[in-house]
Amino acid sequence: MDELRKPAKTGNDHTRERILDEAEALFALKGYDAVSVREITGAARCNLAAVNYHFGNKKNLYMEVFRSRWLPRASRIKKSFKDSLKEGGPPTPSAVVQSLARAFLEGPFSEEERKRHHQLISSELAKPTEAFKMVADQAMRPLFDSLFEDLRCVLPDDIEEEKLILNICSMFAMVLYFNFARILISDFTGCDYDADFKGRLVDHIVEFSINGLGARSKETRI
Amino acid sequence: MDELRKPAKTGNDHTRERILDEAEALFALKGYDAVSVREITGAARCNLAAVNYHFGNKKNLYMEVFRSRWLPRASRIKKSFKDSLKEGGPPTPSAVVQSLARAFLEGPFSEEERKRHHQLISSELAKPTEAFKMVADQAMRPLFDSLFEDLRCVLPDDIEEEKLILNICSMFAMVLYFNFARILISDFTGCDYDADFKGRLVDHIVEFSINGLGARSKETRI
DNA sequence: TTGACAATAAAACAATCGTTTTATACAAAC
DNA sequence: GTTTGTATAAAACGATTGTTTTATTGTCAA
Repeated sequence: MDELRKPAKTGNDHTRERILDEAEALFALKGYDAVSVREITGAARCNLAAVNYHFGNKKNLYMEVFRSRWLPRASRIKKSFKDSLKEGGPPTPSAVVQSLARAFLEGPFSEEERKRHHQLISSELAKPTEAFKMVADQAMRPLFDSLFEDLRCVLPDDIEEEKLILNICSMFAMVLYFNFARILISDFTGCDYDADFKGRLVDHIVEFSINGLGARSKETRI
Repeated sequence: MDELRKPAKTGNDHTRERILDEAEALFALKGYDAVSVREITGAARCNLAAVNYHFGNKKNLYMEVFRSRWLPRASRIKKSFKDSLKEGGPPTPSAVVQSLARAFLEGPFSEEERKRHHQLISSELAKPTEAFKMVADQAMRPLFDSLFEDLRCVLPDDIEEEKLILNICSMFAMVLYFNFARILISDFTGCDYDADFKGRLVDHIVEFSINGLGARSKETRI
């Protein structure tokens, strides 16, 4: 009763996909508890029982949203980061930071998709469920490790490990904060969250982080 | 029906206070929707109807938690920041940042109280309700303005306003992130969140921010 | 002592929740 | 052509939700 009714999908799964789409949008907008199964199936224009038929129960549907929607998007962010790092020639600290900031703030998503993505994860950060462990293990930790290696290569060799780790955490802090605390940012700066402003945000994150890393003078290394 | 039944409290209000205490703990722990009125009144050892009698309805109780518990605590944080800034002699950029970081990470609270405080606000950041506007207007904005003035005084005069604003936002990002993303921080660093580690976090925030502010060479100013 | 009112308590209310049951349409397999 | 199994649908179930109603205390003023 806890596992899915079906081992794998065979034919028609428009309904299943529509449910996942609408569920993600509603979960991101209102949170898990505030969304009812009836609301989801209503938005997906299918029967109430479809959620239990395709996913077993509501919680499984929530997990499946992260598994089949959020994680792939996190992979696309990481790929965007890696790609823009590779095509930028020999890597420098600021190239690493800029690639990261752009992947998160200007990555390959529509604004609505990015908002969804960050609202889902900020809810999990605020009040972790079972989905958090999955996301931390399969997306956050690998990205962190990758970033750790990328930066270790382009920073002075004698940098302490904990120091580098905390530096990366601080970069994450900014990237995430500038994404999900948009209301405050807009209030403090008086700016709309448009493409131009996001560009300036990226520039700021890069400059602030590079100074924070104490890597200004190493910029031309390698 | 939307306003409180009672204009002001007169005599016995142990029940009212107990409800506020338990409600805050439960809201912080599980979120607004996941906590039932019965759960709150059960923890407060009072009758179910007491919530509606004292606060009108559940949402009013939630708002009152922020009004009578969260906001005063935010004031204490700000006061702690201001005090430690004043007693530290002539202010420098790093003194400002250190006072801020310590007020948030090591302020005048028990660990449980600090956790409560940040869990409540991170829920509001992730999914703002009516409480957010109140908190933003009465606590966040004043603290931001205060920080803005404090830093403007000790930083070079020619610093652009938007640049200073974004710098402050980045400091907020770190302070908040290091508080409510403790799970990730502990995972990445492998450290327990004890007093010693928090001390190192403060040091890191100060160093990273001071470099980020580009204010290392102005440290002895005034 | 009596009346008024604040505070608590018990019980019921109406609504909504997630889930289950049962039934029906439709496709492919034998 | 019958059977099998997937997918959708309608309806009901049991539980829990926030709220209201009604009754019962205790206290202070008249």
